[in-house]
Amino acid sequence: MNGASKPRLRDEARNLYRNAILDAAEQIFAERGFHAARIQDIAERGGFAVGTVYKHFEQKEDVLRALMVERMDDMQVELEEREGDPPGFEDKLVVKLGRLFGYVEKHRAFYRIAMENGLFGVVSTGSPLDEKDRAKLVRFKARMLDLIHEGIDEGILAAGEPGLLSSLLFGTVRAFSLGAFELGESPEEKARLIVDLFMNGARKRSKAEKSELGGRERRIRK
Amino acid sequence: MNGASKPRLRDEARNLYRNAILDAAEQIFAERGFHAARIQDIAERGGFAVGTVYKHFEQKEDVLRALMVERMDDMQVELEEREGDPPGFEDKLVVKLGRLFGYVEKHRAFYRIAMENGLFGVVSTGSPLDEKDRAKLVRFKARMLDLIHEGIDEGILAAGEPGLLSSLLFGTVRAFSLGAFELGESPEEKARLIVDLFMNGARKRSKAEKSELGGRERRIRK
Amino acid sequence: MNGASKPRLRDEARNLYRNAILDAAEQIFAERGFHAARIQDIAERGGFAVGTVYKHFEQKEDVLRALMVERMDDMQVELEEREGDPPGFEDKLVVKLGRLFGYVEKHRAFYRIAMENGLFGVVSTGSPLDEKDRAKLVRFKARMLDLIHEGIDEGILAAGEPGLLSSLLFGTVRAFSLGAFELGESPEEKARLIVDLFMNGARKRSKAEKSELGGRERRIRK
Amino acid sequence: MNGASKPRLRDEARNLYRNAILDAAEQIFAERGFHAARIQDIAERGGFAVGTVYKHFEQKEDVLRALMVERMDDMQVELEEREGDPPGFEDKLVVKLGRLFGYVEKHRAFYRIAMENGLFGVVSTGSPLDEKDRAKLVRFKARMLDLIHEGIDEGILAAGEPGLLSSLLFGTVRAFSLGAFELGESPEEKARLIVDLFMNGARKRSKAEKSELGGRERRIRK
DNA sequence: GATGAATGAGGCTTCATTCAT
DNA sequence: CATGAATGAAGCCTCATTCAT
Repeated sequence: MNGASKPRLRDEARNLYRNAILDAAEQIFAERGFHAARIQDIAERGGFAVGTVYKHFEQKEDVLRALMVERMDDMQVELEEREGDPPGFEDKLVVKLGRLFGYVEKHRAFYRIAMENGLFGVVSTGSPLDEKDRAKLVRFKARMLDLIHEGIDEGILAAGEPGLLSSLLFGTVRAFSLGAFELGESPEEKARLIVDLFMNGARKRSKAEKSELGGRERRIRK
Repeated sequence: MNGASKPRLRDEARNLYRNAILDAAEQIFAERGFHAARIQDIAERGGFAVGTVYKHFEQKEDVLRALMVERMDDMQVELEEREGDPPGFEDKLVVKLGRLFGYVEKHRAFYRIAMENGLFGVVSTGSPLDEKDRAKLVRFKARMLDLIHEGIDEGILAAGEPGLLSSLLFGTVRAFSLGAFELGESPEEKARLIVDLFMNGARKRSKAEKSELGGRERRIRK
Repeated sequence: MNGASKPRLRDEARNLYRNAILDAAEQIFAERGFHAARIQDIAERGGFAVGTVYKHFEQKEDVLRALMVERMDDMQVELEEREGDPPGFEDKLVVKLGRLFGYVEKHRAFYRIAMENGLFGVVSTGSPLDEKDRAKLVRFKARMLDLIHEGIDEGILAAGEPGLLSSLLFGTVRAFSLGAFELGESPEEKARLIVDLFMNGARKRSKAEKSELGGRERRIRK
Repeated sequence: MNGASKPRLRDEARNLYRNAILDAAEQIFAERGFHAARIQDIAERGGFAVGTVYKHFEQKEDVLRALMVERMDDMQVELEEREGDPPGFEDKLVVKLGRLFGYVEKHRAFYRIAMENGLFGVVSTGSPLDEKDRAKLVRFKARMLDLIHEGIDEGILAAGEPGLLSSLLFGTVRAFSLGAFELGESPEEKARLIVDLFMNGARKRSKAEKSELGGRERRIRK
């Protein structure tokens, strides 16, 4: 007595709602924070009924979970090698981080919430995410460590402390990803500044040194 | 407690409770997050009654407010010049950051919550803290900018982008202050590693360069 | 199912679903009680869709209503005179009650729910059945009163209190119909024990009396 | 920092509310049934706040549980031997059942609900009572079996089937306790009729037999 | 000033019912 | 007619806040 009908169409319709829910939730979570966000707010924003949310997610927490997992997946894609990326470690890093900043900028508000719930590895215990969710999220951290190792393998980065370097880059990305430190620049410029700083440090250089830095990058010395 | 006692004594008693409340609140906020923390949890943890909290603070939010202001004040003190601090910008920075990490470590759990509420300038809109509160908190950021300017004035740091440098240092401190990136080292060692990286960057150096770096620190040039 | 088929066939198809719904509803109502039973549970159990229920019944309550009316009708049939029933009031009563117990046993779980909703005349005010429904159900009670009158007319039962006797028999049937008092015997044996007790009471008898009781039944005396 | 003050007074106040809750709940449960009864209805009826219910009971179900346990305890007391009770098994039984009917009559409405949830051992699976609760309730059944054994020991009741007799008495009490079978008589008269029927059965007796029954009771034989 | 039970607005979640496919 | 996702009213329960002791 079970009839299977037009699964393709049905599934599409389901995803339509699922996505609408995630979109609305992203906005509301970003505006009010997870706890202060009411399911009803999300429903109103998205133009669907409260019950619909519960047809797609068991509980409020699951909406956040799904949202973070999806955004993380999208975000990691920005770090992947892409056709047209420049060669050389440093230039490549600039391009990748630029993409990352660009993506984050589109979802900036949400990332604030995400961060509070472990997106970048720092989690308050009150977070609705369980260990398994967090594990997924930490993959991003691993991906960044990969980047560092590429730099080391190419002989560009110091080999001693990959973990430290990864953390530093990570923390910098984090700091600049969010509204805390507005540089006003485009994602690409922002990326260049950060990579430069990351590579060469904040120490003042003599004119001689500077003049030796060709093109886009400064070199510590000949 | 029902006899007539000197005002001094009374005040001490008041502070006894006030501090007990803040201590318990710090724990509970850190464990569950602000929204999920119930006044009753705090009361139970601290061994006092729910009503007592409301004798000292008008509302739940005020407890968080007070907590953050007090901790921030204490934290800034760690960045102040102190007798016995070494001369030279770089060594001094190491010492100051070491103190800072040490302090944060003692209140690590709480700082997770604090961060979610603007301690370091990044705030989710859902935060219970209003603009005025945040303004107070941002003073810490200003203090760090002062540090950068000291470095510039001493001719140690590049003068071009004080804001950028401050942000970078700030973001790094932030990243390493919290559990995200465990280096395992003591606060002092942690501080040294970070300062080194901050000053010199992650770029690999030739043996010649390295040999030129004396003692604990690498110098870019003689 | 989308071709043009004879009305007869259609009706059969309709009844197929209608019966499937009632069967599934009986199980779920019995397992969870009327209020706690969800339409979706019933649909899942029966392997049909939620909407299908609403094509056959206007509301949830109507499912219960239909179920009770149908079961009641079936049940009353068991009390009807049937070919092959023994003569004599007492033996006939045993046979009829035996059939009744047998029927109830097959639907035991459901009768728990039915009872809560007035099957045997006792109704909680919260019942979803209205007076009209209950009136129908009470017919069963009337049928039992008929049985008593048969006994009185045959001069076997005391004439004084037909209502009392009916109620007593009724209550006993009720008590033994449900799981409360497991006798372990077959429906027939159960019926015999109860009829015996109903007819003769619980009082201890002397040996002389007992010896006077012929065959299966005790007689009070000549 | 914990102060223990006037526990006696506090406890009394607590019980005041606890009892008010149970009283109001009894009414509302009886009027609407457990599932249809809303906590808010109970609160309004009793003149207290919704939250107060939850200060005394963890969940709605616990209110029903507590109610049933308390009523059961009270009810069993009515079956206990009491000063002034007549000697002889039969007379004593009449008195005890009379008391029982009287008590039940005062709480008649509630007992309907209670019955639906296992008060007399018959439970729908949807009942909010767990096994442990039900176990408590079954004690009443055991108490009634005691009564039967007393009768057997005194040589008044037939020894063969104590369980059957107990069940029969039990079922009869149950049937007559509730609104199903209105006899209109006072509890005492009701009790006498039932005991008579229980002892002697429904069989018609000859005039000779009847005349032999002295006083209030019929005797089977001289 | 400390206490903790009472308060009740508010949120999450359920589930009977509808309706487009 | 069957289907099952969408709907949204309604109820249980939480928890910040009050207040009598």
